[in-house]
Amino acid sequence: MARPTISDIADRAGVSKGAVSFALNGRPGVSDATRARILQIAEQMSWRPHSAARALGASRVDSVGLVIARPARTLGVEPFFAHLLSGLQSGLSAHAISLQLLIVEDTAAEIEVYRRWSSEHRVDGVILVDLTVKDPRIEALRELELPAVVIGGRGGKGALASVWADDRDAMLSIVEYLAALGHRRIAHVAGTPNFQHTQRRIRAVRDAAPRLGLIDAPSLTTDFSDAEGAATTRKLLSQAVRPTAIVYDSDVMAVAGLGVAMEMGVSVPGDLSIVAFDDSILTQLMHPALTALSRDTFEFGRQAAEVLLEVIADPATVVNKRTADPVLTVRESTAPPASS
Amino acid sequence: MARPTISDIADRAGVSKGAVSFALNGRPGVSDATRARILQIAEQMSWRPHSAARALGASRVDSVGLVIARPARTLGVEPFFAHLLSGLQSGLSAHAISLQLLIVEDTAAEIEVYRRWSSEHRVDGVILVDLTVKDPRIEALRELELPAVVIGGRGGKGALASVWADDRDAMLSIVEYLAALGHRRIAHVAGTPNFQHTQRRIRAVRDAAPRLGLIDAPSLTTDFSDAEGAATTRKLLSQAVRPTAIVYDSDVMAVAGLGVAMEMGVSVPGDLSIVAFDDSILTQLMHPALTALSRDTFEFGRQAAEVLLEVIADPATVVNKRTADPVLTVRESTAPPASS
DNA sequence: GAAATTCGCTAAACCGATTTAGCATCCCTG
DNA sequence: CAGGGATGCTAAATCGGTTTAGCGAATTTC
Repeated sequence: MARPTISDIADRAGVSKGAVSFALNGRPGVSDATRARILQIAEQMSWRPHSAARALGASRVDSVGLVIARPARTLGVEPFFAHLLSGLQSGLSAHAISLQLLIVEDTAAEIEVYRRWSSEHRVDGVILVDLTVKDPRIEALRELELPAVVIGGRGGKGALASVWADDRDAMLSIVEYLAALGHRRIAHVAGTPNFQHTQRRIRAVRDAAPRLGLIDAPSLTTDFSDAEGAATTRKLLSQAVRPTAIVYDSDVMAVAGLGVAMEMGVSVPGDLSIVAFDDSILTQLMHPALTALSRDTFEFGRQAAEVLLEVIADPATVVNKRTADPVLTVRESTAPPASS
Repeated sequence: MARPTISDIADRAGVSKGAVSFALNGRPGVSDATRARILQIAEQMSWRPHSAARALGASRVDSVGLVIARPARTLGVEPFFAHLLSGLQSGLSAHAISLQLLIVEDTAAEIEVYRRWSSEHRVDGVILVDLTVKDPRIEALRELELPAVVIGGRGGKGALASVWADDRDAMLSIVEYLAALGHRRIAHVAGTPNFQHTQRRIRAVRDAAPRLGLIDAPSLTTDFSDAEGAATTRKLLSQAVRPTAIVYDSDVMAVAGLGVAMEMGVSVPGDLSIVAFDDSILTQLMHPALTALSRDTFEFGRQAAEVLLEVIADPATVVNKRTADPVLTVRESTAPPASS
């Protein structure tokens, strides 16, 4: 028999459908003996629940969603999402929850997807990434009453659960390291200014500057593209007084920056130290290999999955879990500044 | 009223549930006037179908699956999947079909996922990538009677539909270009030998060699990693007589190879020309920028989605659609060989 | 102009699970 | 040994759609 249903099992076991349902879901209502017998029959008929039927009956679909609002072009190079995805899956698969992934162009489209998913009952909850300063998604999700967990930022004033790493501490560890090497002119090529994490990193640099005796510590925002990363680097290195170290908010921009330095005859790390705020195979492929901040993105995803499942189970839960701190992996692109 | 159902619409319109279902799905059984009225009421109550209910009734879930069997670590850098994903979505969203994505470790796990998806009725069909020589997935899917489309290879002897680009022609265009520049010693750093496309590319090089008067044209297989790409390059460049051009089966390996050339003092493109069989932002970030073969992966995905929908609609369909040929984008890493 | 066909719709069955109400039966209690 | 409460199970309702059988009225056919 192809695709047996619980009725088939019930017939075979000589009990009612209800009893089978109780047995298979491990809830009271059947004796241990009967339960064992039903379980065995189900196993031997290789029965599996029909997801739609279960979703309809139990009004939960055992599926969560992730929407990424970025142009596909920029997505591929970043291992961030691949790792996040794997981590999420790892956290979800333990509970047999599946993951819906959608790539859209912008936040408006993203909210539209949430609306649709909610009204069509396609997901039990969602994961939010790339939190912006006044993020409209928070309010939209609250209205939809769709369980959610925010990755890499706080979920508004106590509204949403979140899983985050300390961007501030991470940035401080980079700047402090550079200062310890003797650098006093450190520039920061940042990402899009409307991202919360960009803001936190910029603030961290600004706050640390006086304490570390930095002469100049400008943060220049970009759109995260290699083009703007290169252009900003070119501008920085064209100044009369150059920075002796540059921190990039992404590995792609750091690589682009390295290219500009080479093209301008600025030696790395001799004349310029480079640090990437994000690690990947990219930084290791370079010559010199780039010093970078490594985050455990997989673990990030795993924890986000767990928190989301908690929120789905009890929507009143508000967890704000801080994950392991990122660590600075020192490679060949950082050194003490040339004595000037 | 939150989440109206078709019964609510039926009440409001003064007709039966059946009539509403007919109207909303555009099938005969209601007059145009009634249909228009029902549609308007549905719109104004902002009704959306409950996906589980529809799946249960119509025994189709409006969802297709993609399983990627690769370690997550190697996934991120390749824009291939991000583009493919976007293309797939673009092709699917027109028909309101959603996409399930799963990253697993190996093919065995992948087949297990198909089995589960099939028995739980979670997807209407699947997309296969990275076809190997004697691919066990083909047979498994046939057994499960799960509609499928193969990307980048033929679906066995008439078994599965497919969407593919001509790897052979693409490789020929690269080798012919290099030969035209004057290269006679061309090496090929290939990928995993069990992939069908690796085999096709190797054969293309071997077949073209005599015709183009190549002195030596070895294909060396790797695991697609940057490490093996680098190691293989080191071996090639350590020979008494070096190749004057190397073709890499992926952009990551090409970048790694470029690094080795620099480290060994071999100038590119002066002493060595480099071509990557796959394009991405990576190749453009390099100095020199790499000549690479560009494929329209987005379009690839879009077409695959369309073919899959055809197969789902009529499982007897066997389409073998050939997509646009890849084109060689010449950048700075190729030049005539130094006169020897 | 009677018979056959089409049209527009309703009522009810159905998809495969969950969940609730209720009914024996058995055990404990006083 | 009667009353009360678990225990183990059944029957039926339910979730929100789709699909089929059938019915009366209008239209076509010969």
